[in-house]
Amino acid sequence: MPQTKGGNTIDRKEKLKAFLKQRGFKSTRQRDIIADEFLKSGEHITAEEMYKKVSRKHRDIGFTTVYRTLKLLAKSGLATERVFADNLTRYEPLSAEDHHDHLICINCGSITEFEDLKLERLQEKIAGEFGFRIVTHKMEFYGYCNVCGERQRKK
Amino acid sequence: MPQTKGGNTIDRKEKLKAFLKQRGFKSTRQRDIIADEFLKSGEHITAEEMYKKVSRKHRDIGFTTVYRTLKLLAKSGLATERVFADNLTRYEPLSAEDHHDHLICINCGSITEFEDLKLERLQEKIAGEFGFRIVTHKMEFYGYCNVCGERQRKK
DNA sequence: AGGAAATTGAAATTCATTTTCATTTAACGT
DNA sequence: ACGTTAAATGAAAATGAATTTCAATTTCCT
Repeated sequence: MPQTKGGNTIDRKEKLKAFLKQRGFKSTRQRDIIADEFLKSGEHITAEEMYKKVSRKHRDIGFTTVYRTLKLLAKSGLATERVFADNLTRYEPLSAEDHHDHLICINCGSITEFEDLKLERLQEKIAGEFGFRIVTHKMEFYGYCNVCGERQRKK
Repeated sequence: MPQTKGGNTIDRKEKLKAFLKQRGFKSTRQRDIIADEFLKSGEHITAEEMYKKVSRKHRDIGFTTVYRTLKLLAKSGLATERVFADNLTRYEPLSAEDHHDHLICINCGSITEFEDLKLERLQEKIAGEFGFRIVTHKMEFYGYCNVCGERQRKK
């Protein structure tokens, strides 16, 4: 049973339901299915990819609904929206505590996450020097992952 | 006389001409005008903004040419293309040595540059731990600048 | 000057994202 | 359960920045 960082899928689905109820929104079959697939699958997935995945089993669920549900998950705090250099919007399951950055391979497209406390502190320090208060940040490294770097050297 | 980091405007225009010639491209009136305006003006400007600025004095220069010239400047190494959270492509004059990051105010939209050697080293170190070789990186802080932060506290 | 090749600019196209709108569905009170 | 109301759905249309097309123009080289 894969235990994700932000609590298990059931916990998270409860969180979604609570969010919906609180805002007077409705809990629907489609949202359930999409949230489920997303929470258990999903690293850095686009709306298009998510739609393909969902619509395989559920032909009646349209792209728009998938798209809107991912936005909803982001608003409810269960997902983060990210845009990397390819300019596609991707979503990934999110837990409140965890805020990581990304290593993106420009050869194979793999996305690796990392977290570094020293980095966080240094960022705060730098911002502080400018009297700047950070709300969010974006930090991505683009280059060759360990696999593609090796391969490149051999050529 | 404003002296920019990457050499003066004339130097840079020579660099552009050399680039064009080397590639068998042509030096045109439009490219001259656009490069000129861009190099002396330009922090983080969009193609649209650049077009407005240029077309005020030169009604005959079209958006497409401005757009293409900015891309050309990027390819020739005189400009960097950047996309911030608003998803607009911006261009800024670039010198080879200087690679800085950005503080972006989510209230007033101001963009401040900074450079930090410690940060660079830490980035390399982190990437190294993953066997990752950085080619480029993207690092942006979003939050409140010193002006907007103050104002917010007063409210 | 002459001719090949690149450039220009208006308009059209692309493509992800977002909105519209008629229909369906969930939630709530009776 | 039933009706009402507001939200959700999904297909299609709209949006908007980025990019491409193409005929006309300009540059570069000999």
